[in-house]
Amino acid sequence: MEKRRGRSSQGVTIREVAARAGVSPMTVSRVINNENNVTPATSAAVMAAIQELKYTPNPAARRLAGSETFRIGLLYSNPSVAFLSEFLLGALDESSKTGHQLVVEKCGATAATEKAALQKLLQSGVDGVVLPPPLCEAKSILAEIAKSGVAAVAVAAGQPGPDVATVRIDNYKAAHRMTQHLLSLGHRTIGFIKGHPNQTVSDQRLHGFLDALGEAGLDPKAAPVEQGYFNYRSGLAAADKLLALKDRPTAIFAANDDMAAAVLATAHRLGLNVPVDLSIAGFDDTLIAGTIWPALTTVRQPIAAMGRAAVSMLLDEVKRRRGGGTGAPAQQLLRHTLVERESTAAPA
Amino acid sequence: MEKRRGRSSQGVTIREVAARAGVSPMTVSRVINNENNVTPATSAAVMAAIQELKYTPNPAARRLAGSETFRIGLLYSNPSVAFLSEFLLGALDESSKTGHQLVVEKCGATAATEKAALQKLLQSGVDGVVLPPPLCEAKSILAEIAKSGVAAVAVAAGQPGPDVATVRIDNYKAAHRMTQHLLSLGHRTIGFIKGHPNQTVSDQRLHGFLDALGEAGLDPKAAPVEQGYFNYRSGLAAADKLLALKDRPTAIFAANDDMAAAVLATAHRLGLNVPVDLSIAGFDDTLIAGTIWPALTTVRQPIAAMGRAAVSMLLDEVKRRRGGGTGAPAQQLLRHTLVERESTAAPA
DNA sequence: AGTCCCAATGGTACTGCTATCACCGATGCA
DNA sequence: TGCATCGGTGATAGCAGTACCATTGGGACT
Repeated sequence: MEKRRGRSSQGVTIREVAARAGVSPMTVSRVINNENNVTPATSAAVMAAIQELKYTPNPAARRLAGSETFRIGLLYSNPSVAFLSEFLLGALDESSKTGHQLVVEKCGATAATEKAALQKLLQSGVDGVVLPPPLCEAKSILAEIAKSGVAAVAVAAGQPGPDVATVRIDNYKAAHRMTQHLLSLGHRTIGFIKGHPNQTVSDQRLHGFLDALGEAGLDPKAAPVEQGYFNYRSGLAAADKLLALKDRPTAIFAANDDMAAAVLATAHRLGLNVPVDLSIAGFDDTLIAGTIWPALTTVRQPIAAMGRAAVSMLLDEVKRRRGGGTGAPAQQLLRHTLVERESTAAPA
Repeated sequence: MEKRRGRSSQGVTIREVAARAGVSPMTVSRVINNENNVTPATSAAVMAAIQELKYTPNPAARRLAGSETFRIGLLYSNPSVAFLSEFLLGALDESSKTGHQLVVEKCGATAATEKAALQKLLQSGVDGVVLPPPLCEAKSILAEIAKSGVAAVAVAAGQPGPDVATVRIDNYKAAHRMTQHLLSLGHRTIGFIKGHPNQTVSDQRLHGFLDALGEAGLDPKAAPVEQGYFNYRSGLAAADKLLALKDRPTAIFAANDDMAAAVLATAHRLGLNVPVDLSIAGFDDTLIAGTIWPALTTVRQPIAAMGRAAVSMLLDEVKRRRGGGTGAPAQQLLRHTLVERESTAAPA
């Protein structure tokens, strides 16, 4: 039975973590605050101890002891809820672990409400803002942030602005890889559904697809490509067109999962057997990909890790600016994975 | 020039007030906290000093020194990610607001890993545990918790155990209401897909449905009801059966959204126009409900509010137990809403 | 008058974390 | 080879309150 000292009994303290990791509390503090003079090995040991003990710093003690507690904002509109939720999980985890406050704010889809929500965040005194898609591409938001001078991290943006840090995967490579996968199964006529034209990732995914075709000796210009808008309904329309072609594709690669799910629905409506008559691939590995049947082959972004990374980078960036740092904010590329499920197979 | 020691310190401290009033800091503390054993004269002197120095107690220091901070665990397995994230948002918000620590732990789906994860939480010294679905129905988990003696809150459970507090919506009423909605549109043959038999909400939703039929003068026994298991695939099978009936239903009410989405897919495959030829209703308002097309009419639970409520109730419960309180833990019913989208309409 | 008790107050230790400085071994440089 | 420097780490001393116990003095009681 564990014995707790005199007063209020409660959670794990920095001292316990220190003891477990075999270092001094000071070193643990350094690790938590991402300070730079700590050996990677020591840092790893401390991290492990933190994990095992589920340590979370006590914010009251931190503030009392004099360290600043940053307040970081997370502004989201209506991206895929699945993306958001996982992202949030990572972001919350990181911010609670480092003991900073995360303020989450939702905004509508119009430029005016976006601006209003951002203002609200800024006025509440945030030191930095995390921008998941599609906000990270909104020019007006970025401009407003630049003007206000707070730090920002754009998440999963295709082409980052110069003033903001970014976390993302290599969309081009991921699309390239998925296309290679379809080609290697034996598909030669592969349809593609593009993403929303105002998001830069759309282009990157398209080019990854086209280039992979070209490298395989096929004519990219001959590939059936339809415009989509990242939502289910646009996927239905695009699928209708692609599947009505005289030279019907044996595989369709949609630039996100929602559209891929729509392709699946359309295929079923037309009496096509997936994956025998038609292979379908998506992108993002959102919740829907695993829910529907057959489950979608897709590309997974390490979303939770991106959330963690976004928060951590933002904190660095805030400190960098406080310290009068010069140069450009950091960029970070995370690894994606190809998730093979039941919606793809060799053509009949 | 006043000399401040070492660090940044700012603002008036309790010691300065004490010196000015000619008493000890402890006495000032007593005055601030309205404790009873202080002479009116002393109290007045202290008050005056506080006024003059414009003293405000430092909340961080108060929290650190004073109130015990509880540690509460949140154990989740693999519910809908969307549910979880929104729930988490509420829970975190509440716990950070009240200054308590929230430890989140994920566990696998098998009874063994559930138990292991719970043990880990308990050993890390949590004072209470929040159990979102489906864990709140796991007998082994509940038994383990009862044995350990920590407080618990079951979230969105159908039929709570006697020892745990609960936050939920009235599933019976919600299903009843949705059925009334379908009836009011003019449907007379309404199919129902039941939820997983080991979750108590399944029964409640079924009975809400059946009773609403009865009250409308229809024969509940004649209603086409199929077994489902809360997943997409079971929805496909159930929909196949329901739509193959000679007296085909003009509406189908599925006990959750995933199954409703499967009904939609099946309807499309059979060439039925939704909602003209068939109305479809779901339950939960998960991500998929708004993604697919036509979007599902469904029932929304106030998930974030449930997260907040769960944490707050758990804290109350912990305090109640500490205080040797008797009687049963609290129960709380939150309000649900019927979300009307495009998947329901009057029959053709 | 002596004892007891309790209200009023003070002293000390402690909350969990970090600023600051001291320390130590390893390198850089003359 | 000797000395300055520097990166990594630890010891100590607070931060601003409160819990807990000790102390005191004046009434109530015997």
